[in-house]
Amino acid sequence: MQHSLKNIFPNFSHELIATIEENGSLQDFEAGTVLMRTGQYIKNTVLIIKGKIKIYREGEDGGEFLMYYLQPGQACAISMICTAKSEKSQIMAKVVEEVTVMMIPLQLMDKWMMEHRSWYEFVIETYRSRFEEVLEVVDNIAFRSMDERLEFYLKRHSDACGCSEVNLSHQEIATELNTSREVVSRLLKKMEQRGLVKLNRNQIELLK
Amino acid sequence: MQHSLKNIFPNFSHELIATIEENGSLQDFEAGTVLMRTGQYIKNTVLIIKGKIKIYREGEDGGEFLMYYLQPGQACAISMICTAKSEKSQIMAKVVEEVTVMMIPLQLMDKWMMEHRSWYEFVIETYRSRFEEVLEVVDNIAFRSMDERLEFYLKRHSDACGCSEVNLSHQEIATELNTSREVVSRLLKKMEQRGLVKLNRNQIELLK
DNA sequence: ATTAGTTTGTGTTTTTGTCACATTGAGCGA
DNA sequence: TCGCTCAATGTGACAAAAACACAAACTAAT
Repeated sequence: MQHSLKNIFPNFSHELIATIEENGSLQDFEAGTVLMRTGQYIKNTVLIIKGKIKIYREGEDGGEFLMYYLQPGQACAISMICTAKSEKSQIMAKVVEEVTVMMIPLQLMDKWMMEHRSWYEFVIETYRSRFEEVLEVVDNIAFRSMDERLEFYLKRHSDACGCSEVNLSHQEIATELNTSREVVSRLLKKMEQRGLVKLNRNQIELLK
Repeated sequence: MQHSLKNIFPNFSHELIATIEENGSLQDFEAGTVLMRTGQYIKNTVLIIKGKIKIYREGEDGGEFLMYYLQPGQACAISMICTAKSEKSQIMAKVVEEVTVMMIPLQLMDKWMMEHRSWYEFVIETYRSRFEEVLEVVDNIAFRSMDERLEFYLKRHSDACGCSEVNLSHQEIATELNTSREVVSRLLKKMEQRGLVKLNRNQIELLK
């Protein structure tokens, strides 16, 4: 196996890993693919093996509000939460960097909870960490102003991609923060004046 | 037992209910009590037997942003999520209407997951429904303007208390929406002009 | 080089929030 | 009951933030 599951999910037991390899199916998706749409029925739990995914909440007016990133070793909490019932997805998932994911049929996800302690712990920890992340999102929009949120957004982006260049247009950033492009442009300009960033076309360099 | 657990939690098995009655401890709290503070360590899972609780996210500047209500038959997801690790609470819980709660030591919560199918299903369903509720909160603050949020707030209040009078000051409402009192006053006045509410002192009557 | 399309900039208007202060009404003691 | 105090609400002026409309700059393709 190309990507060792044991390395990516170090807490999984050997039996669990064997079971996953036996029952799950590896799939690749290229950047830009929408893995899951709002309202779609979920039939698989998704484990991230390689690459990056962004999770969005969609507004009625077509807004795409960025909630958080999913990275290797993590799983989509929504796809776990909508268990046996096969509920509709409440979110939209988009690939930002070519991913390899492990698809696990939902009924197995439920079965393993009883059979594999390490799976149980992983699921609970996934719930916990995603819930916390969403609470942080609430904090940001409830208590912080746009300039703080923009800084946080850029920081998170560079943390996720591991680089200091953001290759997005102001419009794309505005959409993910659910504000207007002009606001983003102006705030970025202010940040440039404060020496926090350097603005190029289609690219923002983070200086700190 | 005064409040039959079987009535309040109809999906619990008889063995589970017996175990809860044996190991849990019933406690009463009067309106206004803060059951859990942000940053506090959690040692119990809380099941609501009677009354109502509001769950808040606290801002650094002392803001108290209302997330959702907990009612009989529900449980605090945060208190479940912070399992064995005994994590710190990310939220603040305040009693709005005299409550009776069942306190369950965290280690039991974890143990029962394996032993009682109906407990497992309840926990998963609690995660799911609370997660969904938080996502709706994100929707509200990310996509909606203050007037829509205020209407939603009032509707939710009347749903929760089962009446059409809101006995709160404008200031209290403003705090829970993290805005200023003047804004709430003005928006309420507009709603009154539109015939949606009738404003009295310390009371708002919902007309629709 | 011309043109179409995207990205960024800028002035104006609208909305939202802040501040300072006025008004109202309830409760309470003299 | 009168008058006092205090919390609740109203209001206008102002500041900040965001939305809107349009202009300018740049890119890429023909």
